[in-house]
Amino acid sequence: MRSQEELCMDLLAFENLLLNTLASNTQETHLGRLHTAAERVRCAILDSDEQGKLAPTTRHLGARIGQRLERLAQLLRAEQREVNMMRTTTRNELRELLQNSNIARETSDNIQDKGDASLNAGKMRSWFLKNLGYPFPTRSAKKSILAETNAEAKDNSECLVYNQAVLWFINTRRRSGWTTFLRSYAKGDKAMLLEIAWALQHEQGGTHEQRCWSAGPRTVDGVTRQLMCSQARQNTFTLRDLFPEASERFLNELRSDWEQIVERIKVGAKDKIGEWVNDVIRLSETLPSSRPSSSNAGEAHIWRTCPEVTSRNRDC
DNA sequence: CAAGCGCAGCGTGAGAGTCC
DNA sequence: GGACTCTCACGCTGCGCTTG
Repeated sequence: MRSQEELCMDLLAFENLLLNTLASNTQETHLGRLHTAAERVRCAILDSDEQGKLAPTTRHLGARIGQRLERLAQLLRAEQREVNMMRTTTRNELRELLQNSNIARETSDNIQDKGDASLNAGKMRSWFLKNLGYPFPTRSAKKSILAETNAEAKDNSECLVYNQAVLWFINTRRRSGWTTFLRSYAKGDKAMLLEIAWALQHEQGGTHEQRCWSAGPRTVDGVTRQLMCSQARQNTFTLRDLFPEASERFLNELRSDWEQIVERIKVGAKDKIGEWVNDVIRLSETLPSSRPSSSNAGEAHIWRTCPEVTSRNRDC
């Protein structure tokens, strides 16, 4: 059990690390270190609180840091909004400038190819999550997704071309961990992975909206039909049916990896900054489970207990 | 001469590696 | 995280050869 002095030092060190990370860069390794530090402080505070040893001074320091970080998060979000507005304005001005220029077409093509990092991937993301067991859209499916995306596009910058959709699906399968999952748990057999997805879907139950993902149809191509015929499985099989010899730990790891894939597809890396800023705010909200004293009434919103988050975090 | 077979060429899509 | 290049696998097509 860490002393109250050590806990206060941990809190300050964490705040310092967060500020240094923001000031330097936000590479994956730094974010990982920040997450680790946040987790360590949170667990130490929770331990201390559960044993009734959390001192008012530590509580007070936590509240102040929470307030500071919340203010910082507000600034960051405002900054992000401003950057987005500037980007839109710049793009529009550039397009206007180039409209009557000889090089207009060539340059705008280039911008389309390289410049816009925020692809309008909502429909593709949605299709991917609805077909997570076999995220290989046919040519016609891709065209259909593109048609839907482009029909709802507010301007040309939100329109997609066919090749972008092809690349997006290739990259998303690889970067979400879907391809790794395919190799690890289905030995590269896509039909097998589809069966795993169906088993997971059956285990979780609920609707697509509740799960945020679906395995997709079981008759997507010849591979799938072949497996269905050979195994003649019913739709109520479980992971245990697919892996009769596997340990519980293996199955739990599989479930956890699958959830990670879903999370990665749901939230792109560009949203990570906002995500972990929210984590930090949530951290300050979940530290002690008891209410603040009346003298700290102004900090009450920082320390309010969120039962769902708190209970989940305590399980760690 | 038609049918069957094997082979090369080509287009397409996916994966891996990489750049920015 | 989008896009590019390279490589590989696969399916389709056309061509030449063999066989009945």
